[in-house]
Amino acid sequence: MIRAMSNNASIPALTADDHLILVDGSTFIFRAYHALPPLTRKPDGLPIGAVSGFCNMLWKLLQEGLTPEKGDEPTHFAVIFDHSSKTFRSDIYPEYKAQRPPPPEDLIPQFGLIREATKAFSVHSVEQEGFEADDLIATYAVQAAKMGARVTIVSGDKDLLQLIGPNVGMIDTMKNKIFGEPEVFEKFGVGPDKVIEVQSLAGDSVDNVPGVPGIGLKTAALLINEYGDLETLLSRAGEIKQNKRRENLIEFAEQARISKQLVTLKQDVPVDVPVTDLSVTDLNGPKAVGFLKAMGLTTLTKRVAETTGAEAANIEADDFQVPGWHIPDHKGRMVEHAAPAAALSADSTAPGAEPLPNGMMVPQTVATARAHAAASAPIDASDYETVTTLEQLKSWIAEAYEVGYVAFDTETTSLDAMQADLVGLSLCSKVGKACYVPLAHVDGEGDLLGGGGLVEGQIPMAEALAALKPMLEDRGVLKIAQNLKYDWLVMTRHGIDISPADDTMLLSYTLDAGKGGNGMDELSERWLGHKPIPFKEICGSGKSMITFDRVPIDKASAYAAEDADVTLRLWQVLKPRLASERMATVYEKLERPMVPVLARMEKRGISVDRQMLSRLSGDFAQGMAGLEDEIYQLAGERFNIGSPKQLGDILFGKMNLPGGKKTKTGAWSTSASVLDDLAVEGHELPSRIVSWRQLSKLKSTYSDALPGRIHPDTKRVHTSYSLAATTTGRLSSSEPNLQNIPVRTEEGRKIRQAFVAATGHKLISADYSQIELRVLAHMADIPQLKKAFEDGLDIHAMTASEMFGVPIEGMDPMIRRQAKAINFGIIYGISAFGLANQLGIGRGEASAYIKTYFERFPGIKDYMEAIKKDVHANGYVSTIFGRKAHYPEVNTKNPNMRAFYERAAINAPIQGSAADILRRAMVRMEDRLDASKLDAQMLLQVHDELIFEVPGSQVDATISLVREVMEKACEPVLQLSVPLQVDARAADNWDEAH
DNA sequence: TCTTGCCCTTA
DNA sequence: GTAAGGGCAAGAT
Repeated sequence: MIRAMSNNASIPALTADDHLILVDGSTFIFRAYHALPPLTRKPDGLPIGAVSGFCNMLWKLLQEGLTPEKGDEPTHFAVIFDHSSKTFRSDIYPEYKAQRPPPPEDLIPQFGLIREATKAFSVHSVEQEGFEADDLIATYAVQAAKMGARVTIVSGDKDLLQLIGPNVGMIDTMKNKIFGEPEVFEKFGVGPDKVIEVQSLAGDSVDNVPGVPGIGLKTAALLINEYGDLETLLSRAGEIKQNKRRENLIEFAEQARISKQLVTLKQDVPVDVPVTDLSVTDLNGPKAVGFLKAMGLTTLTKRVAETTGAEAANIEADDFQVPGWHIPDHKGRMVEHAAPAAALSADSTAPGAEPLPNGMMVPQTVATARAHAAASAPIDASDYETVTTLEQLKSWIAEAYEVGYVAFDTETTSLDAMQADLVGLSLCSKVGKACYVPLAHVDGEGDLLGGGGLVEGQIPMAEALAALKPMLEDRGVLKIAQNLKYDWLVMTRHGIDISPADDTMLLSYTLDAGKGGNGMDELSERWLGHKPIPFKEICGSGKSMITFDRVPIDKASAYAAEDADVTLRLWQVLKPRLASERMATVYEKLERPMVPVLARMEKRGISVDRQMLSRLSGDFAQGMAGLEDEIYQLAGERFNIGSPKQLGDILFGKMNLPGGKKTKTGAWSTSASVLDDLAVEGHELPSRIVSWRQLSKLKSTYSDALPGRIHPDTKRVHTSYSLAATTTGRLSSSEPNLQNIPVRTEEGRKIRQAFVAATGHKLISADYSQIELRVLAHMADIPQLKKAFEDGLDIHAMTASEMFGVPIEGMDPMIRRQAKAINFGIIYGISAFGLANQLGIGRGEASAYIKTYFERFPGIKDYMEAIKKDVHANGYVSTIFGRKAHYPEVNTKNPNMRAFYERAAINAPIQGSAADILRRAMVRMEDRLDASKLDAQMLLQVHDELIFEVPGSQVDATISLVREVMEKACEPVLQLSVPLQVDARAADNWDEAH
């Protein structure tokens, strides 16, 4: 589509006085869509968020160019769009950009509207068959620069940075960031002329450019700086010292050359519209106003009308009946109109863009303006302050009261909150203005004898905390932390209960679970484009690592104040998204209230019997020694039994046993399933190995390791729960992991017996029975399953009966076992391959079982298909309480990966809804126990189980209350269509209670 | 000394 | 077939 306003014949070339602005249209649409809150046209809900952002950006650029100063306005201007997915690059490399998800549903109608917008603003828009927008931009930019004109590319796409030069600049309007040669160097470690060399080595996962394995940006820049360019490097690859690197460069040389072709922009596209034709034409005021009115963009309508002298009141809104969107007919019924081909064709070409913070568009709300400020104000330390007097501290506290919120971060001596001593803390209420309050820094020079004395110029800890406590506990000041649970635990040990509070890690997790990590450094790079000072740079790592109290105060201050500043900025970027993406309830009901609940559980810890574990270690060692003798005998030599490599060589090399499988790296697999198969064949050695491994695992991971986790003061074991580690909403437990304590085998349960109640107390274990199958029955709406749970039937027996037509009474246990495996398979997103593996049957037989199952329970099949459709369309799936699990790669062309993500997406709502239910129970539990005057304490959570410690006299009352809270956890907002059943028991140790 | 692969523990 | 964390051996640095 071309919009040439002028006549070819008499077009003068561009000169040094000209300024050409090239807008990367497709990328802009995606980024505006993600960065801006969803905005819809009043009468019919037509989504126009991206259109609005686009119009505002166009208007600003046309009026001002890049700066408000006169003379910066463009003389030439064009918006460049992608045309179709088929380009010369997909011919070279079919996987190129192949994993891109389709655009969100409410973005699709906006593609067409944005093309309309270019017309309304009398702006040239260019797209050309077979070429990406980037190639057209490259061609125009090079042509204009040759004529001496100034060129500005408006894009956030790093692939365009190779075009930067004396006459060519780039601006990312979404981030308000200008790119010149220094920025390119910062990003790629080389100048613009070498960018493609680096890219062809490092590859790009976003565009599926393969590059060379094991080489990232850093290494690529290093190599290019040494060798000059890709070809020289490849021809001299043999000189590389590092073995792996050399081999990869040689092996993947061709792949690197293909990558180079992919990333090299075509600068000689035979353009249909010559660059000289792109001159700016006068804005037709009434035309623009008509369009803007139709979109319902009142602010911009007014502004354009004022500037152009158009009389807005007299101009009729354009008549936009946009096909492809639900528009009410004359009776108000929603009617779906077919989407126009143009709108849909855009979908396959439009790059999937990460959501980015709002840029320079007119803000829709104050919140997005704040987000913009947070993301775009450069981070520098000049407004960071080290607080050394109480007066100074009080003025920072006053500012927190005044502003109403404060980012807060503690610095301590340990990553383990239970062992961490407070060293200092940082505050920040205004972006860019942060402070560090050192409290316990010691002289780092001296070792054990000298030094270790408190450094001068620090406020006494007690005085500082006394001054801070009222503010940290004040309802009127919102505290903002990254990983709040940690700071909450540190402060509660100083008698301060932080409240109310937000956690940026949980905000990110709520909004973006599955899209990547939620740690501060990662979030800062993702949202602020800023890499915070690494902890390693301050404290070092490994053996030479020092504790934070030994860091010089000036260094500590720069690091800590930056953390508070970054935390505040992240909060300003993420918090507004909660409302606009309708995730506020999930955050407020399922995430934030978990912080103090888990913190208290961690603080309480659980008692383990050290002697018992020590005895077990001895027993295990003895058992292992006996097995080792037999193993060496059978093998005919001594070797490291713990080495899968050595074991594989013995079994499949030396002894030449059959049935050897290979791992993905080509080594012999010695997994338990392989060894079991060999044992069944009657081979002695494999069965001994399996037994040895079992004991070895129990000893090293549990009986040896757990005593080392007993806290010196509390004498109990304190795990750490992560609220933001899983995609589905489950918790995870680490250091030590108390969610994988053995239970399956007799020997293993002895470990569990070492988890004991305090004197005079009992442990209560309360677990949901079959919660995931119940959730599935509810969500997929399966009558037979619901009925079976209603009637309290054995669900696996019922499944077997339904599938194989056998009566439940007197059922063959093997039949039931198969049905049970199928039920689990369903929850895991079943595949014939997996089921066959699990049951040790053929793939065909497994397929037949699955087919039968789907015939008997057609609702399950429907449910699975619906989920798959959902995840492919949206990139995420949701639990019954609205939690989202994202699968950004689900549209990959790789069939295995695709199937994997589909299974994960099928499982996520089931596993995640169950996790939500237990979270709801946990959030309520403490208040309910208090209200009933019960002293029971919640100690552990293991996905569908809660462990309590309770005085012996209150066991019965506690069990019935716990059961009630857990069984009614969905209420009142949701009435599950199946009953939840909780089994609970009390005993002196965890094994017997379970 | 740090990272990766393998194997094993749980729900 | 889903979701996690951790110990050890071996290889890369």
